Amino acid sequence: MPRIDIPRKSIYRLSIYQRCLQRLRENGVETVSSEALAKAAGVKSTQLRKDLTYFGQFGTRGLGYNVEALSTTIGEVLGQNKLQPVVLVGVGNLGSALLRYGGFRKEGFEVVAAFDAAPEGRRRDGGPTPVLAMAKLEPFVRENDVKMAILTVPAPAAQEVANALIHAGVQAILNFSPTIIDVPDQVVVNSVDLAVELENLSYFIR
Amino acid sequence: MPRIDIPRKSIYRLSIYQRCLQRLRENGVETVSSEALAKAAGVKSTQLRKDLTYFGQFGTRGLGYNVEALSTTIGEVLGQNKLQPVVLVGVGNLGSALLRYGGFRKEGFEVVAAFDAAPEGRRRDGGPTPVLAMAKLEPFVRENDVKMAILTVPAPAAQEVANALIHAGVQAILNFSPTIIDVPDQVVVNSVDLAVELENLSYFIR
DNA sequence: CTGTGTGAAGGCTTTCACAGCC
DNA sequence: GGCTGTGAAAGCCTTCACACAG
Repeated sequence: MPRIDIPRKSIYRLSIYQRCLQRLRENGVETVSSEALAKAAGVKSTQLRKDLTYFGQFGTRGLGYNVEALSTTIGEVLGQNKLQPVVLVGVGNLGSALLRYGGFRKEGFEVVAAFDAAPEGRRRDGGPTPVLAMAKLEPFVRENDVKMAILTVPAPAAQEVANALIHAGVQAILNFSPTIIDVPDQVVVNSVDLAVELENLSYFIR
Repeated sequence: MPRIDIPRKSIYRLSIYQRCLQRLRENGVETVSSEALAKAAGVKSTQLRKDLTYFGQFGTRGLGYNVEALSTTIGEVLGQNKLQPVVLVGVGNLGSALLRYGGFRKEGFEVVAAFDAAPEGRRRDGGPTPVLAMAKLEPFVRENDVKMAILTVPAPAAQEVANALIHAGVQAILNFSPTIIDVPDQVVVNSVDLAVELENLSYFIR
């Protein structure tokens, strides 16, 4: 499967299709047209079909897509089929909220450990995920072959922590710190910056 | 100032430039070249210059940009110059973390009130922001002329709450609920979907 | 006749190349 | 000489139009 040449935006949309398919499946729907699925996902039907053709042909002409089969295929493409271990670094407000949230597991992710500069002070919320000292970060990632990390540390610490994560073998980082982090080409970073999102919205209110 | 025709991505980048400029300002830097600022923001210098020309000419050839002046201009473009009131709906894990976070104010936003279906049960964390019952949402938004909202309710409630917000006059929504919400054309929605971000990353780890 | 798959066209964004100003 | 501003070119993504399968 060609991991390059497929628009990044298509990959994003696959996740959205996947969520819609899961909902359809829960409702016992067996078949869906590109028109209907696209509407649920908030895109045009031609775009949905184009996105899918990057990975093969899954539909039946005149009928539509089999919900179960398409969902399975997308899951394979996205690598959802085995539980993916994730570490979270930075157990402040946002970090602890994400730990408590726990809704990742349904999507194929498990936060196996969290790390913080003051690990003892953070245990209070009594969640099941262990909160460990930063010194244990690199060995833990290495020993457990963790490939993904969620970064919720303050901006000044972000680059340093990212370096440590990458050094230990992490290949993908979801960055909530309000700063740009520099990474080697083979590492992927998605950034979610709350302030940027709000500012962007504020531009659009006249 | 033409509010249309300017790429949405440029607007996003303006926010990022703004953050870099603020940091420069704190460090007492007075002048910055497009090259240097672009590097800090993680983009190419030509793109930075192109982005800025959508709004006018701010640089001095041979010298660069005045940090203070450029920051002020971008602030005006983004509408940051007066404190923007925001409401938050859904005081669960994520919602209460965002309430406690409070770092918006520096960027020109103030969460003036939060709303939840079970407001009494949510007050525990003792933050300064009042948590009110859902019934008070529409009157509050109307009376305080609130234009922006942060949505952190469970997916099944998202559309209904969005409708109420829009009905009361909200023009921009930052949506953290894992679902697509339908809104009229004149309303802007930015969605942040944690699971989608993680899934997208997981595609890229081979 | 319904609905998918897809080459081609169109539109949008980024990058280039260089003119222009300090 | 250094660095910005910008039309033109390139690249990327979306949309169209329609062939084709059930």
